[in-house]
Amino acid sequence: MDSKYNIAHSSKSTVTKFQIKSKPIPILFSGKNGPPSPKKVKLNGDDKKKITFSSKILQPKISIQEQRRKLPVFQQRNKLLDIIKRHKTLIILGETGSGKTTQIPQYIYSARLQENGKIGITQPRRVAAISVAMRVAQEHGNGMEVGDLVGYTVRFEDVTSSKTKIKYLTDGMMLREAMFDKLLMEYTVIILDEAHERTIHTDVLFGIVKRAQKIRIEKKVTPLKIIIMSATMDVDHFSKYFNDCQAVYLEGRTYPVNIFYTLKPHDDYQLACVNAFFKIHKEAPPDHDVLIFLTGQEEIESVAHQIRTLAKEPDVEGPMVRVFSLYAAQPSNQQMAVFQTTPTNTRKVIISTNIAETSVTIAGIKYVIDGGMVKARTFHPSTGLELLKIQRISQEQSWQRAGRAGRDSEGSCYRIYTRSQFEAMQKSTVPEIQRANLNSVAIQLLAMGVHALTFDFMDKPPKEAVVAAFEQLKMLGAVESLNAAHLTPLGTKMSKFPLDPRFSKVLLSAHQFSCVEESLTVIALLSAESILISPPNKRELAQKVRQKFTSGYGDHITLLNIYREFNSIGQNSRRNWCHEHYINLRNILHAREIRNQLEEICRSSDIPNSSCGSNMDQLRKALITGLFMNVAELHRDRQYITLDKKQTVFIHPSSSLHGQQPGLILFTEVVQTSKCYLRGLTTIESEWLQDIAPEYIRTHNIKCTKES
DNA sequence: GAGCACTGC
Repeated sequence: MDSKYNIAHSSKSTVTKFQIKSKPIPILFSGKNGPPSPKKVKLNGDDKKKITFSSKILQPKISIQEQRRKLPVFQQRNKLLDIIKRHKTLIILGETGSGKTTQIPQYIYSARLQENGKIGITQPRRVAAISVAMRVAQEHGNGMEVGDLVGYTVRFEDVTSSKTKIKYLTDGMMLREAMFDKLLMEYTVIILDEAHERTIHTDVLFGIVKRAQKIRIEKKVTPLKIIIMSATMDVDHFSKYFNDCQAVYLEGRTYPVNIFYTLKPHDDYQLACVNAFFKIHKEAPPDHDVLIFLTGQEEIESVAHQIRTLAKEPDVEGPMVRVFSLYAAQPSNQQMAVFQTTPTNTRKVIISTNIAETSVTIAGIKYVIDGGMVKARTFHPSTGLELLKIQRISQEQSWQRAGRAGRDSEGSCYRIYTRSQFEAMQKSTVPEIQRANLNSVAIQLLAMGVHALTFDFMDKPPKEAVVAAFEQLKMLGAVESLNAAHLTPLGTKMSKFPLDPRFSKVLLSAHQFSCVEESLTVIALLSAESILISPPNKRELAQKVRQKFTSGYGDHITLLNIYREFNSIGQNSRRNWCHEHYINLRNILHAREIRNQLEEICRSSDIPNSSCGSNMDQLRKALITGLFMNVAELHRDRQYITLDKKQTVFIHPSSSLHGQQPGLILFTEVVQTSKCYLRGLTTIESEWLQDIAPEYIRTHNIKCTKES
């Protein structure tokens, strides 16, 4: 589909970084060619809620009810129901493949433990919520449709009805429901599944459901039963938080995975992965597939290129090889390619980011090569700067990766680090709540009447991050003071939007500048993934084709121009138009859905619709109302200084303003790579800034020196 | 004059 975006042809620029040896060099691992015996870890076989595309495994020809009875959890059914009945809060540790996600809600329903309410089961991912709900509806039989007894709710899609008793939903969706009813009275049983993943939403929900349960008891209304489902071994931490509640353990269906460590550390983990692959390639039967974990697109394409090249060398032993890369930014048809069956006598090797750790499950993997690194976003509350850094994975993650080799049968995992390097890794990944920007969490909690500094978190976020969030809310007028216990009327309106509060503020002030239409479009485009496709080898061509949309005012107006044009195109020519202009159709359609949702919220907040037509000054002013703290001033030749934190920054080369030097620019993003770069820019006038944010200009002692 | 792991409302 997006055939222009074919990264495979672009690898020539990245290969030079990494010399190709004519022949793979040997790499030594413990176990087969080293002294210590491999550690065996029991991991499991089957997990219904992940989308598994099976190309090699034949589906067993047994009835759906027989399949249910064969799940490990089935043996424990009555015991489990008894425990659930007796405890208001319970932790269920279930290995993957135990059947907990699909079966336990059904058991609870058949025993009528939910009484007059619903059973709500949260999932961190949309696809999981949808596919489990479909599976459970099917298991329930009698031609049961999703949306009857069993349903799901995710953003843009609510497949439930008044009959729905078992409701799967994303954790973010339940959090949103909690903002409208903090006691979550719709539910009598809430199951927080995959709790070990510790998403920011699940972490907030821990506190929300704990509080709802307590208040419901005090108010003597229908009680709430809480079940935490997790794969973690760290029960004590969870149990202690939930008032020392009971925990039960469910076995999964497991296959052993042999673990090998390297005998010496390998700084060049990419090279070591290539060598480890060829060691396996030489020894293993051709139908044994290999999964390699690396950190990002460029690294993956580089290693893919090397493996393809080396495999063709006449003196390299082993069968034919087909190499696939896998990362989220890929067009979906390329992503689907990893599920293809390979011809006989051809080995499949998939090189992936951590998307293959949890979100995408590929059947038939016998070998995992774990590079031991991950690219992770880190946030600095003091500067507000987010950057992507390559760092070591945690032990938890390394077990998760190893487990991908043992889903269908016994497998092996080659770790590109030594045993002592493994032991030096962090035991678990730092929860997202301790790494993230808390602007949205702070306003959401306040909408439920709780201050983030006093909220009962399982693991508290850093105080500076909370304070930074409140400083921002105060500047935006969402709270009166830093320790406010409630939102201002403006803040309450802001909290209704599923957006960073700065963007909500723009929408709420847009009508003063008669540009609600345009603001909705720009904010929706900023909330979605980028609609611009820039294939590394055709970057200049793409920029040239899109030249006609470029606005001298910058990137936001340029995006608006593209969207306006897209909207005027007939449905049938859309795909072609996107292809010709290097626009990502999937992402622009997603932006349109977001826009519809935001428009609906504006409507319910009594914001009248308005358009500024071609007067872009109106829109530029509206952007300032929410983003006045993101302004930078030209300092000297190409170098800018941010007004807020006085950081030295530059215009990112991908920006439409790159090469120009406007005096004052508003930005939506700072990224640090080789330098600090600003992305998502609009030029503004300094009088506007003084008119729109006088308080900020005064309290931050800002002098706009540059004439505009 | 450069590069962006992954989710979610």
